[in-house]
Amino acid sequence: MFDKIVPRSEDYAKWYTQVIRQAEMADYAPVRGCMVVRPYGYALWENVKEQLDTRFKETGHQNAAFPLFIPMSFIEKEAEHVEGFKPELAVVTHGGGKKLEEPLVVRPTSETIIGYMYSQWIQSYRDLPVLINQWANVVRWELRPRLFLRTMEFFWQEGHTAHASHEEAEEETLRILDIYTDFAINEAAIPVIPGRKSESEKFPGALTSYTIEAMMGDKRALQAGTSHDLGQNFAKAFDIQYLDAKQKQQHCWTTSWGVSTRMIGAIIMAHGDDQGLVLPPRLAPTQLVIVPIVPKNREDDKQAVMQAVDAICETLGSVRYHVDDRQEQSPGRRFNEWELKGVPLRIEIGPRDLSNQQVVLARRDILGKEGKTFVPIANAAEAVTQMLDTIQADMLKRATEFRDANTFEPTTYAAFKEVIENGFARAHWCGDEACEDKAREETQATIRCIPIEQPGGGGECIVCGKSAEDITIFARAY
RNA sequence: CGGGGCGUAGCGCAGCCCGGCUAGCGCGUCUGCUUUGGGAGCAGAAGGUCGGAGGUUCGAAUCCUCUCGCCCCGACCA
Repeated sequence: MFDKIVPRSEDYAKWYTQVIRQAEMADYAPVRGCMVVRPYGYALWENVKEQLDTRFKETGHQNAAFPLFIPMSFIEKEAEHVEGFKPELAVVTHGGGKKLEEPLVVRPTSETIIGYMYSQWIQSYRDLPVLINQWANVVRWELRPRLFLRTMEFFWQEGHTAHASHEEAEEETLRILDIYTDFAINEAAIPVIPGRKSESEKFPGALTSYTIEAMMGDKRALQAGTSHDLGQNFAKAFDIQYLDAKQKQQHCWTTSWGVSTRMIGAIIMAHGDDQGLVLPPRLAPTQLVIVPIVPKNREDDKQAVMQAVDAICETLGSVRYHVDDRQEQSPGRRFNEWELKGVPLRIEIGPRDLSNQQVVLARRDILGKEGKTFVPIANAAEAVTQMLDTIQADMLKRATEFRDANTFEPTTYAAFKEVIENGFARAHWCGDEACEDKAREETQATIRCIPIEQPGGGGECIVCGKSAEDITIFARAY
């Protein structure tokens, strides 16, 4: 199971798949395009869930569950929505041995069925806002699947809210974008860029889509979360109306937003190295692994080491730790396995340490001697807690420096074409879809987002040279 | 759907071009002994409808026809 993995520089796609499978995050399912999330991968997902769920609840959202099956006619009610999703629908035509009168779609996303329910639940401005989220699986018939990044079935949360005014809906959309940004940066240690999608990249049926965009280890971009201002498009398609205080019927303004198991892919690719995963301490299923080194033929040494391990464990409090005392595996083997699995911190403890009243603390993010420090046994717990914080901060710093070092600001189209091979390009864009298309055709780069944070002052469109208001992030994306 | 590659032991592969004895190798697994501060050593053992169907042949993993599946690159996408 634990073989050498191919270096990232040699074959990034292969590295990615090998890391996932060898670290036991996920496995291929017998059905093409589907994956099995294994316990280690799911534990990471559970931590992602918990962090996001807490933030949703703090901002007034509630969880609920809507059906997996959606009547085909629902999907067809919003024009852009059908067009966007029709090609990737899984459709149930038979049930109980009989052909169905109306085919059922396996949800690719739930705006339609939730919109339908909202139309029944919402009557008055007093019913608003409705703030609901669901944790669910969805299905999209993807042509080219990739573990975590694009599988036919994936897990996510999808929030769906309804509001009395556009201002409120916009506020909500941006509030969620803030939550996603905060989560990515402070929990996942991924320095994302929050921004707005171009018309061609926005969600089918949305007025405006917002995204957080991250840079992966191969300098490609990954959309790690989206938040959509749906305007009144779905409210009109599903007749979500309320009576306002002035006795007038109004359509609601709705939003939807989601983060999926793709986030796991982002964490893997943003931080991983040639030794395997590197997980951010705040999300890592196991934050600390303790590897006792005990000579077999010296029973008293062994007991002393294990006693010291027990004593340390008792002081660790809320640290998520694991003691790997498998004696049939050599210490080197155990070190390598936990490094592959990305456990942020390791304690090595053997007879040699005991006689010095110390343990070895080894950081996952800095391999080898460089990342090792000796700490007195008495201070072990404190040192662990501090070191986990340090690692978390350093990982964010490293990822930010990497992104910045690979983000360019070309001033000519020729320069743009060159730098886009090696990272992100920050450049002005006039807003014309023709320029967007041209850039995509000639460089494979797409507009990832128009960052919320703008330097202002405007400039010239990198493609056509006309005057342009906004700085835009171009990149090749997953 | 277009282009490329691959299906042989749990995993990774060789053998195929040029048909031939009992289908090999590495890793892993199991047993025993020795080992333990960076992927342990020795000895032994188990493990196969060669993706499937049909055909050619005295004889097929190998040649022919059909078929199923997967992976990678593109178009589409969280």
